[in-house]
Amino acid sequence: MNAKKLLRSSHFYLIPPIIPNPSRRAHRFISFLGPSILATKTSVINSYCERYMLNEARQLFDEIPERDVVAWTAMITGYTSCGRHHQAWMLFRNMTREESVEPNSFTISSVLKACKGLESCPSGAMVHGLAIKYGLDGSLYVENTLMDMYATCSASMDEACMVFHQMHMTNEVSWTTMITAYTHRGDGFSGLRVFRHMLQEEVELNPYSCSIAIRACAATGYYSFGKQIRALVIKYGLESNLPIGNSIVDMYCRCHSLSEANQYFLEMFQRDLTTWNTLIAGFERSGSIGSLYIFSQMVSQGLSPNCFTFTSLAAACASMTVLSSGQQVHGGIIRRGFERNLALANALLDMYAKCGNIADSYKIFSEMPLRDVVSWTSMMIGYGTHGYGKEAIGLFDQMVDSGIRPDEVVFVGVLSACSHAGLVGEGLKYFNSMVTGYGITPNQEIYGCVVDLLGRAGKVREAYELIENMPFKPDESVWGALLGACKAYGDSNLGRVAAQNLLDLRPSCTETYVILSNIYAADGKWGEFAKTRKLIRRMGDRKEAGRSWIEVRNEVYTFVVGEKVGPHIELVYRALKILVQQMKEAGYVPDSDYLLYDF
DNA sequence: TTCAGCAATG
Repeated sequence: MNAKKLLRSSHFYLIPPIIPNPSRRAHRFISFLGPSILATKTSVINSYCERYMLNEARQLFDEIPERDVVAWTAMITGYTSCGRHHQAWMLFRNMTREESVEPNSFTISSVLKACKGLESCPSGAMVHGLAIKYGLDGSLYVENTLMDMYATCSASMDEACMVFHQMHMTNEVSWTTMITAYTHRGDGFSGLRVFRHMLQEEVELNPYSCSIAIRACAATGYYSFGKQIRALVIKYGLESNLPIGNSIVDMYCRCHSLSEANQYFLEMFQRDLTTWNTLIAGFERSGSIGSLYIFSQMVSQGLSPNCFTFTSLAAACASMTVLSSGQQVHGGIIRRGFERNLALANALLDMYAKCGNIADSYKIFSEMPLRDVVSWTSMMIGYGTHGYGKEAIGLFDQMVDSGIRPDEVVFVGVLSACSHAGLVGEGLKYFNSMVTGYGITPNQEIYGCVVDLLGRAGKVREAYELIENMPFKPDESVWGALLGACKAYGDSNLGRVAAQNLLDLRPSCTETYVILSNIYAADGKWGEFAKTRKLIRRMGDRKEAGRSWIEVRNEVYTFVVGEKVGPHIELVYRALKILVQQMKEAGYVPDSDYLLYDF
């Protein structure tokens, strides 16, 4: 039945909410109706909002002479459910401040969702205050949305926990909200603690809490608990629930069990696009080329890729440095009009940078309508690895100017860019600004970068002093950076200290012994060199051979030192000979210090 | 109230 027929129907006043397709004529008709049918108009507002026709809904709302709290709430809820949080908030303020309409529990929970969307804790706290004032804070519905708002907007979980502990009655939604909040904040262990508590309290198990608990297992790597939850899922007959199944696939992938993930995937009763995307992303994270095969299977089954699929594909092309495949992925994205998706654009610009095409990487970056911290970091690291240290630093400053707060990863990016470009002073300036300007405590990785920065510039002693003054025990990354610097500058005394510390942390690492023996050899300490070599021989372990690869005409060729098999290998060696000859003619003197002693 | 994607030095 269309709107016209519906409006002509004598039953119209009895069945107002079902309007399949409200038209402008219908709107004009409704506007003629008097204030006596306020409830009808409110229902029509709801119908408009359900169909994302917010302008029509608002026009009708504005035309109502005496609006009650239900009409206000319908409009606020409409805005919130369509993601127009700011408009929902403004309308709520209008309602309470100017029109002095008293909110009910529906209004409060709806506007709390808007506060959550705006990530505005002060607004949420104000609504909390109003809820107390009007005695609505005892409603389970209000309490659950309050908890969700605080958990999303506040820096800590304190407020959400306080609401939760003060509740006289909780339901499965309250518990699930708490588990979700912890898990989404990256504290999966606390999420699982709440889930365990929920089981002890014998709260009814539902698909929501199960899937988020499995997600928490995936995030923490708590594989055994994940398997226990899977058993519970079977016991309660929830196996056919798709989000649960998808979470299980994700958990197997993140717990490094791709074969189990694949097996479970094949056994699933039903799969959706998320299932496929989960498996593709899982294989991609593990660096498996399988991600591309799974994608082709997905397409052959008639499924259409979305932004999530393409993001994983772009990341796969980046880690495998296959530019032509990456370009095909880019083409697919343009054809489907997904270019404006932020995470996808970030993945693409990273792909181009990793595949050596920094110009296209910057093109994507410059054309992005919106950038987040990941966009800036990816571009910065791209510039840094291509030798554009100054440009990388420039991006850092621009990023800060644009109002984005740097995180640890940004500092790793800017420090490594400084390190490669020999910008020691600049790098130290950024390092010092971390605590003073941004309140970020440097972690092991950051210290490793600064040690590398100093070490590459020949300031090996300063690097060691920095390590000695670190506020925590240095880990492998820090000592590894120092050992690298000692190798580059032939400092055998500090090299021994670095190697010893590294070996204390990982005693069976042959590579450390190899580097140390080379440092001794370069420093002419042949006695120490012989001793270290003997140790390596006794360990009987060989260093893993480095492998290079190149993509030529859609084929990837790999090479290992000394390899004599494979297609066109004679041609490769002939070309290499010519190149070496040309390098010598150009005046290149090879650094053969380590050539004799390497394995 | 649940499930899928993007950045890290040595």
